Amino acid sequence: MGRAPCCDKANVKKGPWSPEEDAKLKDYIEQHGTGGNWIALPQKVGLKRCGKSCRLRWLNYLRPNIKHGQFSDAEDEVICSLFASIGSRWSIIASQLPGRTDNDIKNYWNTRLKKKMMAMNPSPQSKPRRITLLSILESSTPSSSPLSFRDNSNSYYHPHGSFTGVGSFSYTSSLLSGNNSSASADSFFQAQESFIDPTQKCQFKDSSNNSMFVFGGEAAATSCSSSDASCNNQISQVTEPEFGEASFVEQIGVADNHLYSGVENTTHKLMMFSSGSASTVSGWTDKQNGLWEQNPLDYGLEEIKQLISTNNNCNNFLFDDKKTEERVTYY
DNA sequence: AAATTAGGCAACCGCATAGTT
DNA sequence: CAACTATGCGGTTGCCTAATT
Repeated sequence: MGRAPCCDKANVKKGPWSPEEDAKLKDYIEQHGTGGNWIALPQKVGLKRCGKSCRLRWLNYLRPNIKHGQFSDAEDEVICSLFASIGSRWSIIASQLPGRTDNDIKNYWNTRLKKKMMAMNPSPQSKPRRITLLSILESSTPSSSPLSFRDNSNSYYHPHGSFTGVGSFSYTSSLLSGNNSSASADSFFQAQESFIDPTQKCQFKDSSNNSMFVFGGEAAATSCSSSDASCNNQISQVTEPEFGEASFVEQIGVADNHLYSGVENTTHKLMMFSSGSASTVSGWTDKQNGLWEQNPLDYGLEEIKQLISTNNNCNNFLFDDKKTEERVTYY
């Protein structure tokens, strides 16, 4: 059985929007909103357009605070980092860049940024990557977290807590050794429920599901004050069976030029990784202390190139199609 | 100056998913 | 639970303009 068309194709206008059409649509939505029904909207507005076309025009061009024009270096970096970690999820990438639309970013990537990245690192080599386990922290219950993250005004608790905040933050629990010290992270963070506001340092959002993010700064590998967490110094290779059947959420973070990945599974284990091959990852230098330092002007280009060459099939992470739960396979 | 090519971008198409009945 | 519908998303197309021949 065929699907009913969303509009009468014969009676809808296609092609570029005229200024008059733009004005009509903009005025109407600003006064009345979309009414939650894009299909019915064109008729109300008096436009001979498909509802989907109206929606696209509004979202990509007419709605307030849309940013057009040159992408900044910071935006480039966000796009590249996210593309390397999640692939062509343009809507997710766009959600990290206020004012940018998925279409805009997609076009920018396909026409310019991809080429720029390739030009910066033209040697086509692929290196096997392994994920190195830095630490496993266990919490006894989901509600009592071994970790707290603080900045001057806010505390962030994990897991399943409600935490929001803006700014660079420091944390007083750490992961690898027994030293008590705090660390600071002054960079941007990426996580399923986080978003970046370039005008601020970092911003977090947690909607009390399984999402979490624990991406810290330099001292992540050098201190531990966790009261009820075991801090393992061991570094070992992660293998899939260690995760069992648990569902988990994988997150990638870049902070202070260090690349982190964190995973939470349903057994409430928090795992921190640095990701990379045994010794080198293009664009990153193994600091031999569990951290990977980003090389100047080169952020994971090899990964990006691999992504490009494998038609968006990420070499490092395989996501399934469940959008609510990013199941990740490392290999 | 005209023709051709390439780049950039807006818009469309079709599929997947979520919501509703 | 199935069928239907609306919305969201990513891939692709095609038009416009600038650059090149």
